[in-house]
Amino acid sequence: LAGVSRSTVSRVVNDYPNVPDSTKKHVLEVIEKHGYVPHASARLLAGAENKIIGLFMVDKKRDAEGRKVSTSSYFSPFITGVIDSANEYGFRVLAYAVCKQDDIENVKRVFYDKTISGGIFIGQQNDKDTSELIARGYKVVLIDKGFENMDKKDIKNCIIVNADNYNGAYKATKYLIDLGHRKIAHVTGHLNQLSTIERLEGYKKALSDANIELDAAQIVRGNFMREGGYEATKKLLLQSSPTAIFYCNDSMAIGGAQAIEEEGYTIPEDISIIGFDDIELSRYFRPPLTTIRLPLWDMSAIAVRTLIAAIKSEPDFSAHYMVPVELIERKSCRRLTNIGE
Amino acid sequence: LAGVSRSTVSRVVNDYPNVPDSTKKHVLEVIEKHGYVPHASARLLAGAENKIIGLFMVDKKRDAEGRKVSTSSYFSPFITGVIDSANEYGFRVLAYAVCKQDDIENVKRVFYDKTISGGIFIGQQNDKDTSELIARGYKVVLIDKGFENMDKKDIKNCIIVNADNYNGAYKATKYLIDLGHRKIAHVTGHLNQLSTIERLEGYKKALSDANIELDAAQIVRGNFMREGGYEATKKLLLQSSPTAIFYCNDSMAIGGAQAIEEEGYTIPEDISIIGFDDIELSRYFRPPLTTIRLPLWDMSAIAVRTLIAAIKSEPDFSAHYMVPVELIERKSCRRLTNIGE
DNA sequence: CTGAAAGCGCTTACAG
DNA sequence: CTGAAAGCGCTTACAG
Repeated sequence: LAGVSRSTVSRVVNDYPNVPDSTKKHVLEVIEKHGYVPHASARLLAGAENKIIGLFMVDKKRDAEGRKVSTSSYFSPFITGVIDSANEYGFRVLAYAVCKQDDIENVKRVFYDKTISGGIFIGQQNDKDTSELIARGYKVVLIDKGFENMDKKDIKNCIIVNADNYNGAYKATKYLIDLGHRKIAHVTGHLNQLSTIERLEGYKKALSDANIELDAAQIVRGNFMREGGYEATKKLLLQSSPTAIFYCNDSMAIGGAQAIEEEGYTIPEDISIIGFDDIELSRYFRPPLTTIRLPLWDMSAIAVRTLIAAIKSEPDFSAHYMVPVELIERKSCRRLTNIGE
Repeated sequence: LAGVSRSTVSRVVNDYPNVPDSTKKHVLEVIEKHGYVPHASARLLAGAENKIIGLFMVDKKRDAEGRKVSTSSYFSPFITGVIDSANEYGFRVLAYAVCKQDDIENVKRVFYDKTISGGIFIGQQNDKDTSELIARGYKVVLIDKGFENMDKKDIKNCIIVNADNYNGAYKATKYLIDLGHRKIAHVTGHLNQLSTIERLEGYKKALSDANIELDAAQIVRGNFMREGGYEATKKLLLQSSPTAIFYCNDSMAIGGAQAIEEEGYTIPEDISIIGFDDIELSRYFRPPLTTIRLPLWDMSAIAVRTLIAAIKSEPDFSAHYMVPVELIERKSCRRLTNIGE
């Protein structure tokens, strides 16, 4: 009541139409003068819309000291992307790194106590937890999440944003084939993750389209991590002699490169390698890593936009996006000439 | 009022002492059964303590498409560190990436409208903005922030966490000297940033301690970015012939490495290089970059702990931390033998 | 166009 | 130990 009225102030602050410009201006001046800022909690409690979304990076791994560290390189562009987009819509973002089961309880609480009005999950999350959230009607978007293990009902009630892993893997493998390679190995990610399966399928399809027979000895399990790529490559080199290796992600390609060099081969002269994701490191790796770029930034923008739309209009907000993917040609693959082969 | 009383519930939820175990247990059961979760805003409004802190990454740069991208590699470990620590104290973190002036207005609003009860700033922020926040009594921690330009009053009312840049630079330079180098160049960061100045001073001191005369031609200005390191190195190589270069950060060292190789030199045979920060890339760079590790994770833990302590006990919370720094020896420096020199 | 009133869902002294 | 009451600072129909 700093001059004029009271609920009028509310109308001004919320920019309602039925306020004449004169009073509006006056109120605004008084507000400015006194440095008045409405109390966020009070607004929320009284029914204003909650403009906070959650960003949950789930990563079960930790480094030796128990720090949540591996999270960084892959998630990083996604994080800033989400924050950036959300801010543009006037939304704030509450960030969480979830590692242990305890963390996920905190995540749920943030939904339940209405601190946030929706959330984005990236990483390998537990189905049961997100499923509970979805079942309760919370707005949830899942990044790089498969459907096969999901409840039908859940799929219909959440937003899913995926990269086009299948075509990316196809492109990568095709690229190697076009370069003249025939003995093309593949190191997979975690077999329980959608992207792993899709990338494996794309690889197989490219091979079969080129009439190259699939050789089980050329496929080795990895785990998305540097060490996994290293181990898998050591194993691979023992049981077969590929001229090219397609890794399910860049981290493993980089780990694999070390194994390749330790075995006395050079890249790309002896063995060509190609990754997936295009993490920052790949550009600066020696040799610079040819890879498939994951448009994490675009994915973050889509996730945020769709989530906010869902928050604003209650019913029926399910959606499924497939974001296209791009081959980034660098220096880790070479053309096979007949002389060499 | 789901069975027993009402304000008793509040007492149970908030774990007050004056509740007998029997009623407590009963209430808890009912809560569990009905899946009751207190509304966060209502609690806040009614006076509960606000357990949200802000994390503000300020970075004025953007990439070609206007994305806030450069933020990632340096901040990344700090971000997860802050989230992690905060969660451990039962705090939530609201993350912001601030680039444009508009963003900083949003940041201020988050303080004013009491969404958060304190905030951590990392990056090159505008003094005026943080100063305003500090003057109004908000709890603020500043990372890698100098005092010289700051208001005395501000310094006394905020928390500052710095790395020991001076000794780090001293160690780096000393290391080069011990390796037999005498012509040691230095590429600086932004001259208006504390870390730049301190690192420059450490460099100078190590030189003078070793009775090596300072050569102005050996010092070139950079800007903390890859391209800056590249440009600075080109310039440097034109005007002098160092056997070693100490870069004010890793990004510039990596940019500089490219320039060095383009000029026909190899690292470390012809020129040794050493960086500062130990970003993730440095380990995987070829040759692996010798550098000074910035304990960002420790710094984040200190920042969070101190901030939360400040939030819990109002008065007089100013503090200044200097976190020690460590030399990470890798393969980008070589010992100078008399033959070569 | 603009007040007065009720109410959002809690917490916190205050009595009992 | 535990109710009843007031109040946190807003917004939103409801009258005028």
